[in-house]
Amino acid sequence: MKNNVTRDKLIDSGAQLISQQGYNATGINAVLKTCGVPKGSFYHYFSSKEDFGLAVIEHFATTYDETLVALLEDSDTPPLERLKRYFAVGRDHMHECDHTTGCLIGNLGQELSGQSDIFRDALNLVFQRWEQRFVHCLQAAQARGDIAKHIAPEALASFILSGWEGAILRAKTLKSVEPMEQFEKILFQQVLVRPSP
Amino acid sequence: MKNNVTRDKLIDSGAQLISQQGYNATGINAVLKTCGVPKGSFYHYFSSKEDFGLAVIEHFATTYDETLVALLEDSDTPPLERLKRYFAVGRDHMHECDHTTGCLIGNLGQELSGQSDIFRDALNLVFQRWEQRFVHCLQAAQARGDIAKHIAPEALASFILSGWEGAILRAKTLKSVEPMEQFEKILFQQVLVRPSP
DNA sequence: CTTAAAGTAGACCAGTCAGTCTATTACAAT
DNA sequence: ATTGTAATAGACTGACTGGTCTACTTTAAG
Repeated sequence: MKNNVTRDKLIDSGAQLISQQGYNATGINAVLKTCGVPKGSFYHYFSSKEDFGLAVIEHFATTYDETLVALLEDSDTPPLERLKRYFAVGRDHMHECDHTTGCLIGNLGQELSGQSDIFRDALNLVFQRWEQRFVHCLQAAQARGDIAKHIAPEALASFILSGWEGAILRAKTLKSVEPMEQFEKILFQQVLVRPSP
Repeated sequence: MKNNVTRDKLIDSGAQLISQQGYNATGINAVLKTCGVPKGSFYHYFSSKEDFGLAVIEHFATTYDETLVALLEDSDTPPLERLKRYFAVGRDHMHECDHTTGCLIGNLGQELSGQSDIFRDALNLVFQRWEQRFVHCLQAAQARGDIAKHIAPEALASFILSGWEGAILRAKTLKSVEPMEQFEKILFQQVLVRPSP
């Protein structure tokens, strides 16, 4: 398995199609067609469609984690500012895809959590990793006194991730980033606030 | 079209299967099998699977709206208490379905928004109706002085719906209602608070 | 140069999909 | 009793599904 170029092409095309159409609506043949790879190669690299789906998730999670680190662990920027940038990047992405794609992990979480425990576990792990990134950022904000210390950062991280994923869903159905803006605004106005003396 | 019993059976079975497996993963034959209706009847009442899916959404939205009215427009109960009951009912439902089903509209919103504008519009309308119910409840809370007046109730409603839908998604992938509890806790602790004098 | 394995290639398979078709039954209006 | 229509019934269709199979090509090691 030296030459991974074909495998990577499959994963890239798969990620794109699955992001757009979902997992069940994306056929293997469609993936093969868009990247010009024959079926023999597909089943050389992946044992099944599920195996392929998991590889797509893993690849996306790994790639996206780099973005997340760059945004949320950037010690040159104040923690709350990092969060704002993270939200801004999310909104930009939503515009770029014309409000159709949203978040691959969120999409698959909805579609596959009830269908397969293997998928559910994989997606849940990704979410938990994201939450941990938020926790670090929020801890930094608490250490600086930018936000109150009486709320556990883990609880805040869960709150933020839930809210953001939900806002993405609403943005998709509404075809507008307004719910994302609304969420961010109230979050910074009411939740991520300096402690009152 | 006098006898709607067959049509209703189809919609009921469809709602159940689609809630569990999603729209694309639910075949018409599976729906027919679970309620013992022949295919001829299906295409007598519905012109296509999409038409059927829209009927399922409509039926769910109508039925659920009654629950929503009973919970959120109950003038015998303080507005914020109504909201808490609404959240409690949602959590109970999540337990009942073993964290698999979640919210039909949310599920279909993720799965179908990018696939079909007709579905997207239908689902968006349902979401907007729900938001309106929240708006009324929040306005009542503001009128009583239970929450601050400086945040537009429309913005708050959007915030709450996004957060709640996202929490349901996280609850599904985590197989635990913890994210839903977390969301509710911080919402009432930080957002739905009395105005500081 | 030989050989074994990795990878490419696509025809092919059984099963399933949404949707069509024809036949039959139930029931209302006349 | 007759006729028209609503509804039931399910066999059937072509397209497509995930997955298998065999044949071929490339690559690298001995």
